[in-house]
Amino acid sequence: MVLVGVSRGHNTDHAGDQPTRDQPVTRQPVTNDEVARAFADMATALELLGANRFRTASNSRVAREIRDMTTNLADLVNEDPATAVARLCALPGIGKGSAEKIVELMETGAMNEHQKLMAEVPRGLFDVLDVPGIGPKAARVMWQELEIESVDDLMAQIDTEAFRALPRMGEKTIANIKEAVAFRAQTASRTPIGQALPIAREIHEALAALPGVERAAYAGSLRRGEETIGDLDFLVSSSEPEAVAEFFVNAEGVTKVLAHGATKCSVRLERGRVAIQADLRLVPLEAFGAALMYFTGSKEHNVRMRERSIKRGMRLNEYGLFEGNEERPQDLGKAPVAAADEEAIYAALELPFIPPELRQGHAELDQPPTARLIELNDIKAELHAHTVASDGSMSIEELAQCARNRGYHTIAVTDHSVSQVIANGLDADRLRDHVDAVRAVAARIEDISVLAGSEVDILADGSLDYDDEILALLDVVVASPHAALRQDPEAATARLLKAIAHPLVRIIGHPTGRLINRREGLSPDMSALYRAAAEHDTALELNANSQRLDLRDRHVRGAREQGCAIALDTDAHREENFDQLVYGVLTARRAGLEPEGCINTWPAEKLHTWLRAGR
DNA sequence: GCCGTTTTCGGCCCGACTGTTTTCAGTCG
Repeated sequence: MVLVGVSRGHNTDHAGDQPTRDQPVTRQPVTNDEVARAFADMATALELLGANRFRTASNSRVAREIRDMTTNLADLVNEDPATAVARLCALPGIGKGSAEKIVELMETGAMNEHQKLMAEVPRGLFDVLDVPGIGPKAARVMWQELEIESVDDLMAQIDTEAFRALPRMGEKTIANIKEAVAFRAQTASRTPIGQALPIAREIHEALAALPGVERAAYAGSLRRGEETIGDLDFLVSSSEPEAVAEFFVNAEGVTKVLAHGATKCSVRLERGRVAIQADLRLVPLEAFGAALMYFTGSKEHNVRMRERSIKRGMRLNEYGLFEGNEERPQDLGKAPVAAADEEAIYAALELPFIPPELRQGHAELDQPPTARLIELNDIKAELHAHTVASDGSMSIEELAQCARNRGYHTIAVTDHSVSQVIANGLDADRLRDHVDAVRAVAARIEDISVLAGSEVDILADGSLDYDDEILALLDVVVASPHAALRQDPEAATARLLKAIAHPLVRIIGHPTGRLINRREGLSPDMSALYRAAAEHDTALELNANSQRLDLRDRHVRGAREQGCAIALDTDAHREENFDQLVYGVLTARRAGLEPEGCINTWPAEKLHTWLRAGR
């Protein structure tokens, strides 16, 4: 791999990647993620260099737009290099300058501007900027005045006279930086939604139960259903706001109060292994909708909404939507056009209600959703679940009971295959017995369908872990990658394409094998997978387990654009795992998934017919 | 750097809080 100057997040240590003297240099196509990272790097470097903030913001936007694209930039450029710049310019947020840089990166494997900026700004300074409370101005002055180029440098100098002499650097600021660095060391990454949501629900309930509270909600990335959460945002309307604030800053697990104002409080919270910041906003009831919209974000969605308001001669802020363009209209005694609920604000701006999960700041205002998004109650089947036969904790009957409790019409028993030794995977003989056991249970149970299946390993070369004659015994085959998850993108693509094309495979389970914050997983050419899956009518799974969420949101969107069916399963190993479905549904909604696009919403007959097809 | 149904130049979203300041800059979301 010779992508000079742009960091590859994947497989950089993989044997055979380094070209030798005798080998011609062959370059793998540059991925969207790599392009997005390059632009994000440039934005950060520009910030630290004190560049025009609009130029900085522009690079950030390009990074975001590319990260969330559902098609490959490499395909777009290669299709016709001569017109690539013009076609890139048609994408939102990408102008001539960025388009040319993208083409340069695609064609040469490097981007001059990126390399120049990276040479100018020390990489360690990015980490300094990452410390909460240190912004571009502070990081820049530390760098310029004291040659601080990393967090280590910062901590080495923080107690010196010279550091204290920096502008706006007082006792409290220094103490806050020290604490922020220590806190950061302990919580390096964003919190997975599976850990954040239960905590948020608990706090939300407690806030809602306080005397005088009229309305309470959580907002932010959690309400938007992002896979990881930066901090928890709460919104409360109360006749006794001081008491609510007092409760919040003294809540269980609060380790530091970062702000305690009349309308905003901010704390650091530690619960179990989770350490996260939580913000509380106290808002008037009559402006609850405007505030909820504002604090739900995303930031980019809000910017678009405010721009749209300005175009219509209005002004939007967290107090409401107002006629005219005066600053702080809420202080002038003006009555808002809309404020109490989100629906009214969208309506006043001639938009349908946009569900929080879709507020990503992409095209949702230009092309508002028309179809209803999938909901928890739409799910009528679980097609990926384990029993004690492999590594689950439930018997076949208990699994069926879980499905019945949730009102499902179908449950598939899909234990691990033989290669999953650590998960007590079944060899062919055990699988035959297990299928008999499942059929025996199915015969006793009349109200729901219990299917005999398997989660069969897709081996590194794309072959399956059982022979076809064994697979043919099953009602449903979920094929999943579990091992060799560091193989290069070409091998991963070929491996998954082979499984997708297998006539007995109906579902590809957790296609990339990634684990959030822990394992990157495979990086196949997703567009190729979508096309093949659509062609062979093989469903791609959105694994709802909050550690997986694989496919991720943008993958589900890309798959649907190609007409691919989506399976939404919890991969349950124990009863409570069925509750993970909410994370899958949130992710699916972020992808704009309509119920019809998900096989688990189909009526029993339609689903069973589909499962039998091709065998 | 991007963008255009007031525009190809001159704009570019809005407010709260803290800490360092004597009226506000920086940071955050």
